[in-house]
Amino acid sequence: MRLKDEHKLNAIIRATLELTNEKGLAGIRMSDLAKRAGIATGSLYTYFEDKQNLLLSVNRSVRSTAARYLRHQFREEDTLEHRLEHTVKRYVDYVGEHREAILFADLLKRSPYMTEAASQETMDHFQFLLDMVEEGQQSGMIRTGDPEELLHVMDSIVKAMVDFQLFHGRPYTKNIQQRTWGIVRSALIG
Amino acid sequence: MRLKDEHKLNAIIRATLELTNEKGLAGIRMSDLAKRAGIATGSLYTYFEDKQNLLLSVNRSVRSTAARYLRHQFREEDTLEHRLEHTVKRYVDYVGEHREAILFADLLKRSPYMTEAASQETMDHFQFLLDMVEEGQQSGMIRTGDPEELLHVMDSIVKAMVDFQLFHGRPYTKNIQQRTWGIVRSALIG
Amino acid sequence: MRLKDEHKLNAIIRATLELTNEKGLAGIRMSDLAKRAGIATGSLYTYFEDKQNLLLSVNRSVRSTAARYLRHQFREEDTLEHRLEHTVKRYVDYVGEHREAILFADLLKRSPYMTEAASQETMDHFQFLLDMVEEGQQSGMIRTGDPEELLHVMDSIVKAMVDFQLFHGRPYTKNIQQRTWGIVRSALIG
Amino acid sequence: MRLKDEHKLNAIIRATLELTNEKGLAGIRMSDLAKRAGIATGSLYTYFEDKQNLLLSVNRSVRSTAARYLRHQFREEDTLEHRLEHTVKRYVDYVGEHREAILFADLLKRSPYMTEAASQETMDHFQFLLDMVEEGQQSGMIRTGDPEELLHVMDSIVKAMVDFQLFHGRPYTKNIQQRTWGIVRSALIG
DNA sequence: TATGAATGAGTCTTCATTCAT
DNA sequence: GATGAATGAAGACTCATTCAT
Repeated sequence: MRLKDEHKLNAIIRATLELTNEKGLAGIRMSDLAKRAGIATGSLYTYFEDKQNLLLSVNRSVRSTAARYLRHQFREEDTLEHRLEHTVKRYVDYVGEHREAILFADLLKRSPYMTEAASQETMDHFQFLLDMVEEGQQSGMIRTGDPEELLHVMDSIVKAMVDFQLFHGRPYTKNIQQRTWGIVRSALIG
Repeated sequence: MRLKDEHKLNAIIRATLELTNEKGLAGIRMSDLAKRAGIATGSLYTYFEDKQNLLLSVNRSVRSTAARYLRHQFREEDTLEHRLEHTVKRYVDYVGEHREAILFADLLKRSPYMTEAASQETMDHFQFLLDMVEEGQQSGMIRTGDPEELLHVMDSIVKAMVDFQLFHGRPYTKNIQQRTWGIVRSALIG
Repeated sequence: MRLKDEHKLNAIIRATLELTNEKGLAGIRMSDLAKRAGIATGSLYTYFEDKQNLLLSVNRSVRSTAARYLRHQFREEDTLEHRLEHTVKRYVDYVGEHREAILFADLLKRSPYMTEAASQETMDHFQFLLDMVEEGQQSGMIRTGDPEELLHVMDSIVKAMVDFQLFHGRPYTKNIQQRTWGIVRSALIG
Repeated sequence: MRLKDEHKLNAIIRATLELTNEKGLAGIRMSDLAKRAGIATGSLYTYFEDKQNLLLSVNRSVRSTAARYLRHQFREEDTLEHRLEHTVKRYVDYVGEHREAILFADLLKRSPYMTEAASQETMDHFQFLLDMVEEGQQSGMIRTGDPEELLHVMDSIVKAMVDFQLFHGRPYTKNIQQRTWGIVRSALIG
């Protein structure tokens, strides 16, 4: 793919996220998507096979961007709690600054567009988080239970916190990081 | 003359919840809804003005049923923690046994069908929960912060726990109540 | 038919004329008609076989009422011009006071509801007018040409005059009679 | 890319006039319209926003075509009567040759599709006729009265004459022009 | 006989996808 | 490859007519 195309691809992704935010997932029309991305409707089909394929691709892009954002090279001496705290806060940050992407991914997950394969693929991106939780459980720091379940809870707390903030029109600010970590920490560690 | 039928109304509500679960909110067709409810398509319009009105009505029904389920007359000597625990467990129970209703409400909340008015109306049903949280904050038991925010977090934890359970095909069992209360308790009390 | 039914029949006719005036012929719903007439929708079908039958019946009623209004026993010595003038003025009067009925009949005539038979039946009501025109032509007073054609022209002039008046919101007043007769007289006599 | 086509637009207009003639205004189905015009149903909506918009556009087209047909550059020395006669005869001609268009416009005028704005727009096309009538009144040639009213009468006489002819299955022939002008002349001049 | 809820065929309109240019 | 007009299969909604009460 040439650079020019890369540009358009990004324009399509951005348009998808924006429109989902404005009108919900069901409200997205291919024609609107194209207009917003600055291309012709028909051109969408040179990039994606169909609408489902487009949405799943956007989803993949969003997920991998998020995973890349969360990964971090820690130093040898960083404690697990330190690493967890850093990761959670970073996640809060990501959700706050990319709420459009998060909303999109959440809506897509529950929609008829989602497939089993795509769902599994998503999990793979976040394997390192699972590893972290398991490590915590082995050392006795994190409460027992299915690590995936705890991750799920963690995820939902972060989203609930940021959502609440933004839903009420308050801008995203860094101090939510601290509050959220406080709650997540208690929830995980008990 | 045939009388408008409470029975049929319930059939419509049930059909809506079932179909939403199977195909998502966007996948609901009025014709399918009617078929599932055992009536003619046109008949839906003797009960509801249009599709939006139908969905919001189902939502209202679901919410008020849930609120009724959660309310409980406590005895004078019940401590706040006892009352909280009882309420949370009951909520877990409700979510577990009515996950179709819960999924429907969650999807509708994010959909273009939702209106500001209907959204506000929903909150009113759960005022008593807010009161409980505030009481806990005044006595120093519950961590500080916007009570609505904490409620939101509580809600999302419960749903995350049950969702996870059911998503993995495991049946809903009472022991999730205990685990969930453990996490919620930690999250709220810190 | 009993008196009570006669009442309802009139109510239906009145409702039909009113609604046609308000919403046009195509905008008439059987349910609205019934509501306006103060009866149940289903009851319409005990009076008329179907919608077309109802509309044609109303038309028949309107036409015969008009014909009855126009007929007049003239004295032996009344000249043809006197009789013509009297009839035209009376027609102006009728159109002015029953514009709803006139509009209804005009719309129905052009609609898919009209049948050949009903159309012919209408003409019969006004045979006496044709006779009058023919008499005038034989005496050389009225210009030559197909009598039916002249009647048609006369009819359209009267309606045009009254329509214009009412369309512009001016109330119907008797002086339109004089103006209209002036024009019709010139048109017929040349 | 295919370009929006003047040709197709004309096909749609023609189809609309034809179908209105065959089935009345209320009997027009978008699907039939498309079939008759030789395009797909959905394509109608690339040319017109909705059914009302389509009908009003056809009306606009019909009206302006008629107005264009009636306008004529007269010579300095042409008397008013000559100009009137020429215009009326031309109008007879137009009505005779475009009775479908005339019927359509008449039906639309009385239908729920008509709007106040579209109605006013129509009048503007025929301002030059009003001017002619007023000029005749000032010179004492045409009888007194609201010019618009006289125009209305003139219009209705012409339509009545042609309608009668065609309704009885007789072909349109030029000699109707003479007969109609005779009547209109008498009616206007008195 | 009166009622008005129920029916379902019929209509307008939308929109993912195709395709001529 | 890009364009956006064209397509036609849905889907929401209407309303004349039927029918259980």
